[in-house]
Amino acid sequence: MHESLDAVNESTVAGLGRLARFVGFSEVMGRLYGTLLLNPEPLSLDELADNLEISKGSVSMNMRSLERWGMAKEVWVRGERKKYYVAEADLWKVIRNVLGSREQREVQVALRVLGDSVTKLKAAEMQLELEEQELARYYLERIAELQSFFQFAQMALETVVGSQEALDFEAVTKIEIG
Amino acid sequence: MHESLDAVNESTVAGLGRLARFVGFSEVMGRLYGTLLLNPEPLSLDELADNLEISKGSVSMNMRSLERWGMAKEVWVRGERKKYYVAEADLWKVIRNVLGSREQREVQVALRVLGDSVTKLKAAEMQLELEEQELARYYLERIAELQSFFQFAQMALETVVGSQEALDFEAVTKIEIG
DNA sequence: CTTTACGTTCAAAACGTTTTGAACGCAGGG
DNA sequence: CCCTGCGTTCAAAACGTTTTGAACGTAAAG
Repeated sequence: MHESLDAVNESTVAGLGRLARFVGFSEVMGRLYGTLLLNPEPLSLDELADNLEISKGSVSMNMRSLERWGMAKEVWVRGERKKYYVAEADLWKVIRNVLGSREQREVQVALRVLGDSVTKLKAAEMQLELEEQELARYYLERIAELQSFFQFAQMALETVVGSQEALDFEAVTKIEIG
Repeated sequence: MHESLDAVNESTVAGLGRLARFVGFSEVMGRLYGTLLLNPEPLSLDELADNLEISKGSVSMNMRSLERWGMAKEVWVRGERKKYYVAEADLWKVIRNVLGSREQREVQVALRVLGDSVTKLKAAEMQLELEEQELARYYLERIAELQSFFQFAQMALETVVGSQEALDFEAVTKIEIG
């Protein structure tokens, strides 16, 4: 194969590995995804392992993660009994999957904990000595800011996650905050 | 101190530690930030170490990171020769700092690499055999989608980072994508 | 029924990161 | 000057995560 194709493949796979790591996935997941993305044909576990020079076990586990995140899916290849995978090429869908489960859960947990804190502080207010009351008010101010932040995050996530799949990146021309 | 204040402090610090980890910082950074945020008075390195029950060395290093990210700053306390720190309480500013340096750099690197790939593929086009040309076209399609994604990310980041500090979370009522 | 080709699992090893604490340097006070 | 109190550094240790490969299960093929 021509050198330029190899070079592009390698840097794309490396870049997606880096990106995966950056957003909290394992690097191997990103590399597997990239390898599949740049392959017009489905790939088997063995082919993936060969390609990336990693063990079969690692491929098996990481592919399962990719499936759970909706980033790859199994396809049947006529006459083969191996498992074959293809990448989910709709990046927007991938992002919605990830934001929708992982990030939204995180934000919701945070909001719940903060809400509990507010409840607790208000309930305790009577029993506090003067100096403690001051501190409690201070806490409530800080917590209110954190809540605002997470509510903002929640809204932003909902906007992205809730957008229909018709929406594609080229159509995105404007983001307004105000 | 009243139990409720302790409880709230602890869960907030733990939550910020978790958040820090989630966004790719060390957990200790998040906990230090949280501890400072919930303290009306500046804290010294020793006080932070005591509070979080970690070594002085760790506090020293992590506080330097927090400073670099604009998440805490040193303040002078009259008559003391210790270093004292306070948290940057303006979360919006913190986010702008982080997105503006870390994430934007990441996106720019990605866009440059993708651009290089396109250049390389187009330059090589003539020298490719028929089957390779087909693959090259396939690569170009996939790369174009990745570029769209990163351009979108770039725009979103610019919108947030470029917003003036006057902007606060409560004022954010609407995000439009279309 | 046996063999073969595959995927999965999991314990051990490799690896990377974080934490610690002792050593050090530096400044200010005595 | 020489302490003393402080912050920083860094090598070693602790810890957590990832990778490997051998063992195992399973199902199709012979």
